[in-house]
Amino acid sequence: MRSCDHEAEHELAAKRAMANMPPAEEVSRVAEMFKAVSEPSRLKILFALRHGEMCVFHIVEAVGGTQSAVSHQLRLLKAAGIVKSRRDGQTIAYSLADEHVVAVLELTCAHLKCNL
Amino acid sequence: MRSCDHEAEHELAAKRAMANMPPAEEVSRVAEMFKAVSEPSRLKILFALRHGEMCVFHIVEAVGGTQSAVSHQLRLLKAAGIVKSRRDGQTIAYSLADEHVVAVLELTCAHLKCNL
DNA sequence: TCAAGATATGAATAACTGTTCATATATTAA
DNA sequence: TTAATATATGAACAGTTATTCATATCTTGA
Repeated sequence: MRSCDHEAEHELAAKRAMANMPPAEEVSRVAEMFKAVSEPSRLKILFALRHGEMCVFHIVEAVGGTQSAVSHQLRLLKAAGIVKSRRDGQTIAYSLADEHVVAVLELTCAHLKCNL
Repeated sequence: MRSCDHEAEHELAAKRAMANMPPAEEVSRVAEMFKAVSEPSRLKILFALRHGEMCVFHIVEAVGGTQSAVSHQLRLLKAAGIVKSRRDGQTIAYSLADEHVVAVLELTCAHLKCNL
């Protein structure tokens, strides 16, 4: 393999890319964030939570699946900092962690030309 | 399992969530898009391509790894509609598909408070 | 304290995914 | 056409992950 030496622009871009590549740990964090929202079951939970805070029972009602599966996914979403929870008596209410999540979802849907 | 019946707001949110849940096929498309950018090796390729179009050789140079691995990842990114390619003589030049990709990356970094 | 409901979690299994290795295809120069 | 370079790809293996099942924890009301 050899460089396409007649393409100086590519060479320059590569050099800048190397110089500006975020450290591995930062790349990992961004990847983790995206991974959290890259599974249909978790994504449905986020779509559901856009309509407001909900306890686990209602999330299960909204997205389908078993209580156990939803609970496992909620744990991952919470660990990724995408949702937050608060105890409310006997139930635990989940909600989106902040407005960035909604913005990313909407931008992605715009990219895909979805009607979100 | 029983509903937390004293929380009418949650009940309402659940009903709206069900009524507005995108069809499964649309959820899948969004998930696919996120999955494409949820692996560190693919993410590094995108970070690299922010600095301009590059052929495979230079991408390998910028992100590390083997030519085969990078080529496989480029195929996935292209299938997801995140990068595009054009033949340029003996090499094939890759670039980001559109500005939505950059916007999503920047928004996510803002969420994580990265210095992208 | 006891019972019942709501949520969380550990283990196990099945499905998926990233990398490597070897090889194939495509383009250019001679 | 042949040689050389650039890129793509199929198969296989290893590591990861989503779900299920059973059970544990936590909270409230009696």
